[in-house]
Amino acid sequence: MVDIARRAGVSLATASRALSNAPGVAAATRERVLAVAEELSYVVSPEASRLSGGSTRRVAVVVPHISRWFFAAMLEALESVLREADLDLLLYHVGDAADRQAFFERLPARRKVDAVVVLAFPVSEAEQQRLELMGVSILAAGGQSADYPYVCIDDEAAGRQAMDHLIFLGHRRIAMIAAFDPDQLGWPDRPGRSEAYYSALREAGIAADPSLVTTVDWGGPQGAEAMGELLGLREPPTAVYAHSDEVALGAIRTLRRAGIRVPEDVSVIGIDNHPLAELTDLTTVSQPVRQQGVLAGQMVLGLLQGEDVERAVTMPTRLIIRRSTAPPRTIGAASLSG
Amino acid sequence: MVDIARRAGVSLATASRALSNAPGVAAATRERVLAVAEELSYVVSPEASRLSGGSTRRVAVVVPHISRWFFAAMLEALESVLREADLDLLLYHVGDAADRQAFFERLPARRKVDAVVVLAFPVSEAEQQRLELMGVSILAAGGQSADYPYVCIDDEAAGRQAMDHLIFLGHRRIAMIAAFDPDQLGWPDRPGRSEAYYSALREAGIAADPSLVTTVDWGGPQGAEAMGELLGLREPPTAVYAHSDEVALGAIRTLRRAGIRVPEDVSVIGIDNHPLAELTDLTTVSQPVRQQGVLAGQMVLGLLQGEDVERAVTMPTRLIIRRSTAPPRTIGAASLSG
DNA sequence: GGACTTGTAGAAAACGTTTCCAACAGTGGC
DNA sequence: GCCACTGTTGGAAACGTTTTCTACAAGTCC
Repeated sequence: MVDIARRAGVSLATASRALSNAPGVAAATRERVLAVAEELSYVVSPEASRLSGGSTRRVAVVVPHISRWFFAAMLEALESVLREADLDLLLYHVGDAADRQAFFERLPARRKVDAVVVLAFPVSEAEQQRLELMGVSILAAGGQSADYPYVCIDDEAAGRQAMDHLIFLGHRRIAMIAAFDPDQLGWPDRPGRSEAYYSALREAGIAADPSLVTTVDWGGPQGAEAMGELLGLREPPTAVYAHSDEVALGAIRTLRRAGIRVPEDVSVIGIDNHPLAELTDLTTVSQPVRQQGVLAGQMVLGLLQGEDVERAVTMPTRLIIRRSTAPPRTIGAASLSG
Repeated sequence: MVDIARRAGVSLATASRALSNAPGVAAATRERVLAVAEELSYVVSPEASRLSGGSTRRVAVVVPHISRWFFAAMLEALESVLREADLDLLLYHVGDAADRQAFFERLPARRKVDAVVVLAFPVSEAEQQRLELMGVSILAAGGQSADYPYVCIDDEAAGRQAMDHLIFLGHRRIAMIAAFDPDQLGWPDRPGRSEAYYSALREAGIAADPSLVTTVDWGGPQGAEAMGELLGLREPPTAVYAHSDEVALGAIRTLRRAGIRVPEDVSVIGIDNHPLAELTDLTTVSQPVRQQGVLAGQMVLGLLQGEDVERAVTMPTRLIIRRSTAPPRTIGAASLSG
């Protein structure tokens, strides 16, 4: 930069002001400086710039899983917004509670980032305060916790769309496979999705049968196992409501291997609208994953500019009917048994 | 850092040496400094460190897609290695050629990172030289290009495992759905996977029928469409070799909707061993995605320490037989028609 | 026991910006 | 013609490290 200043015949201070678009520089002078900079294809050193003054122009994104579609898709959308604003994205994968602790102890110590986006996992009160103390903004996406701004879906509403669809089709003996993330103990395990099961049954006047509810670690193979258990019941369900598409696909594999047809004999519904749900003709409830990511990105931008951002955004979900749900085979019998 | 130095009763210089693990510090002194630093949960400012000549301890990872399982899984593995070495990961998503150009123009301008890992996409000679000129190491993973170190699989060998399996089962009329990434023009489109098709047929003494080969943009829905075309042939194939599991699953959807049984009527095989391949009972060729990511991470570490790293690592693939492949229905007729 | 090496530690000079503060030249009001 | 004011510019002090270069003490060799 000294070089630029010299060649443009101005001082270092003026050159800096001109290049950073700061006020207090005559238009002609600015032109001249910019021209010289252009000619030498000069760019300011971000390191020096940050050391001296302001922000890092970096945002940390913390995810519990990278290779699950939901998180990856969200990340992709978030990245595109941040990059457009010329912010860099630092990716941190916190697998389990220990990782999480390590993350919160180390990251904020020296400001490596201006903001932290937490993707669908919980942050304790203490951790939150620590970040805020350091002056970094914090934001949650794809889940909600504590009282910082967030963008997510209404899990109960989504669950209700799935359950109400099954009930509307005439099912009365409906099982639920709840998915639980073993790495994120303490995370309220999408309670909305479970609550939806009970409230839907209640409103339909169907008694809940505890043997029809099973909770498994998140994942397709676990869903398959759970389905095996349900098939061992004296009176198996005619429909299965899974907390996620992956779990639902696992359940379908077990059904298919058992020679049970989907949806003729048993209906299965998931949540998320995973891209492979389309390929496997799975009925599901879709949530706007990319849009959540984009919105989160925009909220980060807002926070960094000191604007007031909306504290809470809830995005709509939508039932997508494919070919894994149908009315129960013998409506009369099923109703009686419920 | 002045704080640390004062509290540890040493000079700034000594504190710096102790913290950066540089030689010329007595063991006892180093201990003391590290203890104080630990206590105050202090970390060096990367900005200042970089500015005065040190390294950034940051690695850029460039991916063409984040939300596809292959890339996300690789990223996850890579991240874990980097984090263990206390390196930060900057994530850059380059969607298309324009993004790519922008990336290579801006990133190296002022060294933001010490190394760049390019995940499964091509880097031109010019781009490569530019990076090397800037003193950043570069490394490819999940694909190979130019002449920098890389880790990947042997696409032709993988394809041969798939094709040879189909041929071994007795299929002679085998279609190929080649997948092509529309965003990465110029990328040699996994040529090995296509070559495997032709070499396998040749060695089995089967004449290649051009109408059985179709190339589509990468993705499940595109695979489904391609399958539709193949079913429109006067003599449809008895087996389908898809370049990826996603494409294979798309093909299966079309078959199923057409009332054609898999594998009784038509066999389908993919490549990758996507987690959902297990759930959908898809026969495939598995590649060690995580291990490729881990290895890439270790190679980065090696490069940063100036060690000589292996220039090329090829990892083995393995046929995984599930329930989407079987002998053709009427072996005699199929053989005659080939 | 002096000259030399070796290991350890401190002082100070970079690194490339931003920004505070002072200086200076015009401008208009009185 | 003097004064306060505004708009533009330059000087210099941070920012927090790394890295010479120098200084000192303790061995080691003859």
